Amino acid sequence: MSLRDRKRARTRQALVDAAVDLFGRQGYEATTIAEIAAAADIGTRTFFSYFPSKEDLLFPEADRRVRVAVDAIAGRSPGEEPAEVLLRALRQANDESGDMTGPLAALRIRLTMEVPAVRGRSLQLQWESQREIARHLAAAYPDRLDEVSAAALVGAFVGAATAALTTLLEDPRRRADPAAIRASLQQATEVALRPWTPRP
Amino acid sequence: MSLRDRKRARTRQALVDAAVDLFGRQGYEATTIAEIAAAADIGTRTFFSYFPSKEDLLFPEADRRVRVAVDAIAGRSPGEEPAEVLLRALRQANDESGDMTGPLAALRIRLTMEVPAVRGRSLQLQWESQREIARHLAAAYPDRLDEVSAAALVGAFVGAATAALTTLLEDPRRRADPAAIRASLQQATEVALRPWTPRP
DNA sequence: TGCATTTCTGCACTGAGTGCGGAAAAGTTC
DNA sequence: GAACTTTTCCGCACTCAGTGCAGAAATGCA
Repeated sequence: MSLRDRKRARTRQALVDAAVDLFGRQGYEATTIAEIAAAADIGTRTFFSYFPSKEDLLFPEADRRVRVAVDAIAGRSPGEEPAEVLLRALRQANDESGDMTGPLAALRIRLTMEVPAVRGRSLQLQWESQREIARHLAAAYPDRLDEVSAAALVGAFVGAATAALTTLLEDPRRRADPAAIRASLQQATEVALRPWTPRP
Repeated sequence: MSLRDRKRARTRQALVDAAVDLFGRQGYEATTIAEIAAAADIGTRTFFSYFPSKEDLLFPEADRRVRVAVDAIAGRSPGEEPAEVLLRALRQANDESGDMTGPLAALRIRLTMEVPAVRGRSLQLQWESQREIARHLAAAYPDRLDEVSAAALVGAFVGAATAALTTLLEDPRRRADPAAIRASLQQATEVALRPWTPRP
């Protein structure tokens, strides 16, 4: 990793840190990009070579989750069912791909609930992830899943999990501690999974 | 309906018409709100008392769909299962709540695919609808569905159907004629529904 | 050290969206 | 229809996100 790359990574992190701090103290909308850039000691114009928009500051590793999920699909075992693989992939993406617990994550959850622009960006990123995962899942089971079915399967899982989790996290008390978040996520996944599990 | 209301409705429609025309001819991003307002013969400032943003021009009846779905839930028959009611509600919302076929609908589909801002708004509106429907569904089955399960159920249906439909409509030929759109919608619903139907 | 390449950043600009206050229109009362 | 109230319109001035450009600065490389 060259000096350039290291410096760039440091600046990027400084921007995220500054944003978390400022958003937390004065609120999302009341914080301008100029302020964030100033706090990270770069020019306002330069900000946009690090993040395409203000919202993206809250999702600095959006692609890592997808990579983890895609890898999990690639590493499936021979007998595994599509729904099983998908579930494992989504679980792994949540566990492995970083902070569900840091201050950034907490802020992200709160702002996703409260600020329309953030929710919009969040939904859009989720949508893109979903599509990517569906493509890979379809490719992994060419004779069992066409593009449309794969999209529907992933859409159902992600849709159910997201809806359930959001409902759970509406309760501010639950948002307070990370253990509760993880438990909620677990519960949500199970609710989502129910129609696909063997029935009585 | 007073003169005021009629005039207001006419202006609103004129704005939508002007927007459809301009978006179609010069593209979404290349069209400014000032142009749309001018075409509808109102001041730029006044535009924002009709629509909160440029994106919302493409979703002028977003709330009607929700109303139809909620009414459908209210009109359930005694023995109906939650999933049945939900499916009927969503079907009805699509059939009854206006244009899946007009020029506005066609433009909306295209721009939802192509323009990030429009996709973001679309997802957000869908999300809100989903939540509202889930609330009513939970209220309709207080002893069978808690808030979280209702949210998960609705999320699964809507997520699956949306994903399937989007995948189908990625093909521009299908987007061309209304019959194909209806067929895609039908197919998407079936695919989404499959996990709930009896298995071999 | 000199040179090429990449990154930074100030400047000027566009366009979305808001607050305000006065003008215009519609509704109401007599 | 005049006088008056209420609602809507809309110009003005403003903030802020985001972009294009061009020169300055930093970095990589020989």
